[in-house]
Parts: sequence; structure tokens; C-alpha cells
Amino acid sequence: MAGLHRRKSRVTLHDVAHDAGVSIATVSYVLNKRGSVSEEVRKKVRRSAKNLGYQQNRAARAMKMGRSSIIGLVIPNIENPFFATLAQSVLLESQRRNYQVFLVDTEGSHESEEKAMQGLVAQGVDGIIVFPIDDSALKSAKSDQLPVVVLDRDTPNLDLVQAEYYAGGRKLAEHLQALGHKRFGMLEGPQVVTSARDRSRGFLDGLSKTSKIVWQQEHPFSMELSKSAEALLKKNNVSAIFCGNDLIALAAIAYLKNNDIRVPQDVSVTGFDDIQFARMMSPTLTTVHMPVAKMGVEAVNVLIRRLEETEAERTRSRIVLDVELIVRESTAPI
Amino acid sequence: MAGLHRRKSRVTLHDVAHDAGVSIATVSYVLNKRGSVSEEVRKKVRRSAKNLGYQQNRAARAMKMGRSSIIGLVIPNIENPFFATLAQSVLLESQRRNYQVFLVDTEGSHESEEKAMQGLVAQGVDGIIVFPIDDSALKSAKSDQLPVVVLDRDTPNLDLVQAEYYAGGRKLAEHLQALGHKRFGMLEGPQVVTSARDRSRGFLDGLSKTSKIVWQQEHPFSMELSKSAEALLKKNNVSAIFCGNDLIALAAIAYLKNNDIRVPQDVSVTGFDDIQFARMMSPTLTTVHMPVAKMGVEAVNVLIRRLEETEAERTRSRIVLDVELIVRESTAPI
DNA sequence: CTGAAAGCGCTAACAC
DNA sequence: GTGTTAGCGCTTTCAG
Repeated sequence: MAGLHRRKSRVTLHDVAHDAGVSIATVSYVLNKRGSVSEEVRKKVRRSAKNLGYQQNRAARAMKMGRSSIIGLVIPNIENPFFATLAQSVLLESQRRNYQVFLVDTEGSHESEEKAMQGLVAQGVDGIIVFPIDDSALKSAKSDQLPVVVLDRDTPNLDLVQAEYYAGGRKLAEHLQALGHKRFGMLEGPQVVTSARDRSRGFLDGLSKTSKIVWQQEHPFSMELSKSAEALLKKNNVSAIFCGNDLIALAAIAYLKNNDIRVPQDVSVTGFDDIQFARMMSPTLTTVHMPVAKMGVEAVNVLIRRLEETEAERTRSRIVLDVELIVRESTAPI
Repeated sequence: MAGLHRRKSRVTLHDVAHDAGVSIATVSYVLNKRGSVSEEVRKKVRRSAKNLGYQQNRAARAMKMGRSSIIGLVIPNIENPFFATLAQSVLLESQRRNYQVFLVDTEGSHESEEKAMQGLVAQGVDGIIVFPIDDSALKSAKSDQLPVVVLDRDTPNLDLVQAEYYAGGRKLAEHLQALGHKRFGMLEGPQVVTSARDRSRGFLDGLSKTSKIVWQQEHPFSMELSKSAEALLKKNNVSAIFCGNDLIALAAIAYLKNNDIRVPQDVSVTGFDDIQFARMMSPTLTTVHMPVAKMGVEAVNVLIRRLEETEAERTRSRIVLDVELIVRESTAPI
């Protein structure tokens, strides 16, 4: 049991062939359900394989076939529940379809994103699904080298899966105005990111002329509230606050409460994404539900379709999923 | 740009060798900093490699070397922030040390855990880090086939990294009693899991004879509160509630508040793990801080050490990390 | 219906 | 110092 740990020379096709008294080619045929092998030999081979505990050497197979059945998934930060859910759905769908996935967390750094893409190509992945930090070029995404599916950020020439951010922003504006709100604060996501920009645009476009943006500030998609954001919140001079995502909203609400500004009595707050926790916090969060899980599944579908397509069918896919306004407790009539 | 997507036959050693006018062996030597090659040739080779955009074919290398520089990470549920943080630390540490990682999410199913381990071995990973669903055997963990590091659940013969659960439980008991609490409810984690059992044991052992457990119930490590748990909470007949982890605590608090039972005025609640959100909710959560990130790093260290060790040094490592009581708002004097 | 054999791209003896 | 070469384990064409 406590034997040595170097990869023990595993059972190979050769061993199985020898054991079954056939050639390695035959074994390969049987195991891959290819070619025509008599039922009799078939059984014999299978038995030998099982007895010896044969396991295909994927590296060898990958090398021979030029395909590894591995896909790479690159995301900015797995600690963000949004990405956790996304990763989970990509993982499960991939497993279901017999692909393994290399997960790379870039920690929001362009440099590691760059390196990750390179690294994955070197590793011989068949394709990559990437949720980029922001819209900046995505230089390594040489889609001519291998298929790349981009999540969220629209990138020329690459397959895309995203959600209706603009519509989501509008819905929030309409909802808040229906409650009578007229003076707004905005803690937007980084505007260098399309999806954040679209949310803001949708929100702003949804505002009527009687509504007013009292203050507006960019904020990282994170729970660490910036000093300037705190200063703005403290002013307590708006009746509703639009936040770029749920994490920002979460942080804002916590801060407001600590400063004796009640949510939603004194100020309404909205999020975006609808992470798991949005409905567990208090007050529960009014937000826009993102079809994260579906995004993951679609991304895998698009990628695998691309991997298995013939050249003729090449046409960029662009999948845009619906979002939904989820009204909870953090917003109330003025 | 819109070229075909089959893996374009990549630049190989041979191409570089040809371009540089040397043999492939020389190129290999240069690129792997092995053997002795004159500085002149060295430069020439590097230039050619760069020009042609050479990228090592890892599959071929893996096959030749019998080592893939890939490690497998198996966890029950990446959506649980605890595991997200863990995964992140494993990912980063692995990347830092030039290993890629296959992440597998077993969704809490023994069957997929089993399959995952098998699959990873087949894929040719060098080693596996696994956070098992529970203590049941972990049958596929043939540590004689490749190194396996187990997180959290103590498993015979396998390297282990875990935390001081027992001590954590005790600290909670002491803290609550110091606040004057005497009547307790327990929403423990699944007792089939050692780590959950240890938390409970620690808590119970930390109680003095004047303290009383009014009710005690097992609960999955999740935010979906069970009906029976709700019934218990509703009774409102205890002054403090021990929860198996933060998620349970989160759900319990939300439920209590919905039923007009105030936390901590009417009842104190404690969690375990100290996930990111524990300090963002309201009330902020008193809990036991788990050194998750450190666990991940240690696991990678142990695994890689094992991968690179010579047989002689084999000795099972068992790393137990300290935990820390974090007092926040969800607990108060009676 | 089955087998022999040619590589996939790479590393590392071993020659020169 | 540098090149030749033998495989790693597998798939697949081509003979038989």
C-alpha cells in the first residue's frame, strides 16, 4: 500500500493484447468501438482489459489524434459567486460531454490572462472559454489557432455568449421610477467593461427627464468599498442607488446600515447578477437575474460544436440570453 | 482570420531545428536548459523558436516523460464560497509552480467522486487533491497508483491537510457560555463527516454541566433550510444556536428574522468557516475562521513534494492548521 | 476479420 | 558540443 509513488508503468494496449492473445490494433478497435471485430474476440478483449485494469493513456491518444478533449476555462476570480456558478455549469456540462477542463483564475490581472491563454494553448487544449477581465484586445485569442468562446465581453471574430445587460439596466430604472424615485446615485462597474457600460447605459436610458443622477462613480466589481464610494453613500442625498453588481450592492448596504441609513426606508438599493446570497441577506436584494448557469452551458455547446464542425459551417455565433428583474426588499416606494 | 479551426499543425522541434540549422536534440537541449550547448548555437535556436512561435507540445512531453505536470482537484461544490476560496488558492499555488489543474465538481455525489478520481488517473494527472464528500472509504484513492492529498477528512495512508475543528468547536462553546448562554440548539453538519463531527464534539465538550442542549439536528452544509430545522428554529426556546457552518447560520438567521426573532437580541447564532460573506451580512456573523487559503497552498506543497521525492523519504504527512474564533455581531450577552 | 507497422512530438542515452 | 536514434502508448492505413 505504501508503495512508491512514481507513476507506476501502467497497463498498456500491448499488455492487454498479449493477455487476450490478439494484436494491439484489435484491442484498440474494440475499445474504441471501431472497425469490425468478431463478437467473440470482442468479449475476450474486454475481459482482459478489465482484469488488468487497463486505462487509456490520454496523453498518447491526444498526441496521436491531435485532440485532447480538454478545454480551458479562464475567469477573473472564482471567489466571486457569479463566477463560481459559471464555472460550475461549465464544469458539469463539460464532464457530461466527456471533456476535462483546466481552470485558470487570473485574479483580474491582464498579465496572467495573457499567460493563461498561452499556457492553455501549449497544454494542448482543444478550445478555450474565457470571461475576460475587460474589453482590452484579448490579444492572445488567436482564434485562428484554436476555437475561443468569449463570455460577456464582445470581441471581434470570436464566438460570444452574453446576457441582455442593457435591458436589465432599463428594467431597474423603470422599477425604481415606478416606486417614485427621482434622485439617484450610481456605483457603476468598471466602464472599461462592456457589460458594465451596458448596464449603466440601460439604466440611464430608462430614466425620464424628471429623474436626476445626483452622483455617479465607477467601482470595482468587489465587496471592498472604496473610500470615495463611502463618502458618497454617507451624504445620504439620494433616494435610490444603482449598483453595478450584487457585490457592490452588498457592500453598500452594509455600509449604509452601519451609518444608520436604513435600506429601503431611507434609500433603495439595487444590484445586478442575482448571486445566491442576494436572497439571503437582509434586506433581500432587488436585482437583475443573470442566467449564469445557462451561459456556461451555452458556452460549452458553442465550443464543442465548433470543435466538431467542418470548415464549411463556420459562422460566428452570438448568443444573447434574457435577464429578469427580481424585486425583493431592498427597494421600496419613496 | 476566419480560418479553419482544427488544430493547425503547430511548429515542432523539427521545424525549429531546421530553421536554426541544427538537430532537434540540440533544440531540445537549449529549450530545456540541459546538456551543454555553445552560447552561439543557443542564441540561434532561441531566435528561431521565437520567430516561428514554437510552443512545446505538452502531450508529447508528458508521454515521453511519464509526467504531465497536471494535478487534479476534486471538490464537492464550487458554489460553496468555502470551496471557491480553497480552489482559488490551489489554483494560484499550482500555477505559480507550473502545474495546471483539472477541476472537478462532484456535486456532492459519491458516484461522480468515484468517477472523477478514475477519470483523473486516466487523464494522466501526476497527483490528486481531493476534498471528499464524506468519510466513506474513498475507494478509488489508490495511493499506490499516484499521490493523493486529502483535505479535511482523515483517510488512512493518505497525506492529509485539515484544521483544528475540535478546538474551534470548543472556542464557540466557551464564547457563548462567557456571554451567559445556557440553553443551546444545534444545527450540526452531516455527522458522517469527520470535520462536522469534530466541530460538534468540540462544542459539546466545551459545555459545562449547567449548560443544556435543548435540541440538536443534522443539516446539510447548505443554505437551503430543511423543514424540520425551520420548525426547531420557530420554537424560539434556546438562547444560542450552534450551526455546522456559515451557510447554515446564514439561512438560520434569515429565517429567524423573517419570523420576528431578533439576532442577537433574542437568540445568538454562530457559524463555522468564516466565508467572505460572514462579515458582510447583518448582523455580521460570529464564526470560526478556517485557514482555507492556507489549506490549499499546503495541499499543493505536500503533493508536489511527494511528486518530487525519492522513495526513501516516504512518510505520510498530516498537517493540521489552527483556527481562530471571530466574534462579531450575531452573538450577544443573554 | 485481424495484424504489422508507420508515425504523432518529444527526451535522453549514446555516438561521434 | 552536437547529432542519431530509440522509444513513450496510441490510432489507423494497408495487407493479408
